[in-house]
Amino acid sequence: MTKPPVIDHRRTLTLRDVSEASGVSEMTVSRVLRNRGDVSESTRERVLEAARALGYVPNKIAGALASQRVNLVGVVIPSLSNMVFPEVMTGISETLEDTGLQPVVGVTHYSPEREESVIYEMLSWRPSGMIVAGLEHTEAARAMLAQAGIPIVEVMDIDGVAVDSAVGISHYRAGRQMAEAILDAGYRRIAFLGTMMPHDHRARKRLQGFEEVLSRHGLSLADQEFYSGGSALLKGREMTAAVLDRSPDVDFLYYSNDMIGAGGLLHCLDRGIDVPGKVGLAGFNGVELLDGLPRKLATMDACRLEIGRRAAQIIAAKHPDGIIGGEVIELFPTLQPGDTIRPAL
Amino acid sequence: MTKPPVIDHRRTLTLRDVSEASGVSEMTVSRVLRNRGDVSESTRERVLEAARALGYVPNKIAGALASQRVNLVGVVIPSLSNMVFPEVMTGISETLEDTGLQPVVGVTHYSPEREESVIYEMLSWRPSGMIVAGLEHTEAARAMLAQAGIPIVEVMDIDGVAVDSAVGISHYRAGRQMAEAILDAGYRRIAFLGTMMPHDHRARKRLQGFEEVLSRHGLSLADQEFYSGGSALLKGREMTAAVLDRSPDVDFLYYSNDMIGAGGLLHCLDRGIDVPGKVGLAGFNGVELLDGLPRKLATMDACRLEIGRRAAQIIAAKHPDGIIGGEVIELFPTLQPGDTIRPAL
DNA sequence: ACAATGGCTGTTAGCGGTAACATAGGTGAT
DNA sequence: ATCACCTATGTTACCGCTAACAGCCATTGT
Repeated sequence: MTKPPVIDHRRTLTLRDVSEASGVSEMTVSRVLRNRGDVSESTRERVLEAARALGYVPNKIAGALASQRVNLVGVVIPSLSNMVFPEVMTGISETLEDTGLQPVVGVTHYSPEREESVIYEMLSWRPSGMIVAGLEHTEAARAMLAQAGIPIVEVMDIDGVAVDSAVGISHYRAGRQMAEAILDAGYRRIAFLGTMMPHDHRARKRLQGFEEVLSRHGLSLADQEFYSGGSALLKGREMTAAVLDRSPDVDFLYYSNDMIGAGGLLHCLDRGIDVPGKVGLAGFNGVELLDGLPRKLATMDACRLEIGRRAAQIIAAKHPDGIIGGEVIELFPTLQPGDTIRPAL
Repeated sequence: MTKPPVIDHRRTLTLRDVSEASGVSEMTVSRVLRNRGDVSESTRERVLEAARALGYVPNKIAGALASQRVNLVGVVIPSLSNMVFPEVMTGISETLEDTGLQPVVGVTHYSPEREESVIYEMLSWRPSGMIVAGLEHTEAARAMLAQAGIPIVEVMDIDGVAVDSAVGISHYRAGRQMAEAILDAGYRRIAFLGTMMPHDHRARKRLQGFEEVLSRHGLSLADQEFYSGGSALLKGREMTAAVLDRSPDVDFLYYSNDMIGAGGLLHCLDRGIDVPGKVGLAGFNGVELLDGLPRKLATMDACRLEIGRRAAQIIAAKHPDGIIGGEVIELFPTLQPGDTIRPAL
């Protein structure tokens, strides 16, 4: 039969090893392993057999350098800990699966400096495209992305100027929409509870749109409370308790995300508060995770899966040749009134 | 002053461009950019200035090929959607941050074939190390890992044979421990509710240990229920409803993870069932996310953060030279009785 | 019979960096 | 002044693979 596998732990195998083991040139081996070009069936089998027996794994570094092609797509996101970015990732992976492209994730922890360095690091691997969360970056990061000569898609948000393409929703508009729904339902003393992170631009834009609608109706926030870190569900409880103690007359609690909103909801139910009669609640994101709570929290779907898909499609489509003009795709979230906001008057 | 930045979108910059712009050899530029070797202060500044002005981003592909060094660590995990692996990732990133190494994530969706291909793909980038969840892999995957000549750490689980190093807990033992606690508390008619995934080996091992203790006490599971997909909280509710309807006399519900356990807890509270008096509940994982529920679910911390940290440390430590013998690190989860299991008799 | 064609395989020249070694000046000791 | 020696820089030879092109042989058409 064939020779037993050569297990040499000192040196890693190269095309040459396979080529020697199968008696053809390195080029032919390369062709077989990539399914590129014509190779006779007998040679192909001999080569594959040798490669398998040796346990050969091609060196993509060398391949990429020689071919000037890298099947990687950089994905830069602020966090994996909340439920929102993993779902975007799912959309991306799903779509990229059929294209031979592979996502590589980098996490910034909402720090612009860290984002800049993650982007630099990724670009130095010469990926085929980059997907970056948000439109706000350091000047250097924007410059790098703009010069990279590859398709760039900024995701989640479209309120701002994109380097190249963008896919997302208008958080500003989402905030307005929610405010209008709340006012329509007759609530008037509205509090905001949210994250303190100074770099969560999307939460900021939602709040901005929200307050604008209030002020157009001659209103302003009755109270606000911020947090950072910790278990969001628990923080939601604590913040809600604080607000309700401090401002017993508020009739609506607007949360910057569903997790703290859920915490707030649980707190209200514990206290026996009439929801949505006496107090209404709303969050943001539409996290499926929370289906199963005693009551369904009003929220707005952020189109996360769809955003991931569309972003990946743009990268995959531009993949072959050069620079096509950047496109901006706006998606429209739908308001899910759930059980925590009473019907409009 | 210096020339204005050359913004050429057709070609990407190389060391040569920087070298020409600053009037020194490519080698010197390389030295400056890597802070390697002696370079005079004046040259260093001139080079850095030129690199910045041009917007040069080094090509790590070429660098890695030439130096035979890649600062990447492959991390292969089944999923990002539940709360467990993101936390392992956090531990890994945190620890790797100080080492110049960078994690690259690949997701397998609990499919052995997908895992094999993700591992192959990653090895072809010649990373400095690999961290892989679980001890069960296809034969080909094990062979590839074993031959790669880099440190391999299998994480989460230690009940089995490791390719090289391993860091984790004994899920088998965790299952036994939970069973003993439940029996000690006097519960006797115990049901199991869990995932159906045939490839969640850790859940399987926990159940196995659990059942073993039951049978040693002359007992067996009073009922069981499985699910797959969907919102875990909601599934937990539904499964719990199903089990309680079908087997009204069960006095304990053992869940394979905290999310479905939380769903079950909410269901029981809704129904006004006396927890933990009439029915006790327990989950697994110790997800902080759920702090804030009306009652604290009994659970066992899976040491996720610590697992990530230790795994990364092993990779970082072996990084410099050759193969040190594989080590197996067992961590010991602590039982958190919470409020859903009554005190021992 | 001979050019044209097409299938299969080999050869050559890089891709963009870096390791290792070579070299040009300066410096201080003898 | 001579030499050893150090610092700052340049030269050369790859790293492992692939694009592009060059050959060779058998087949086909005329």
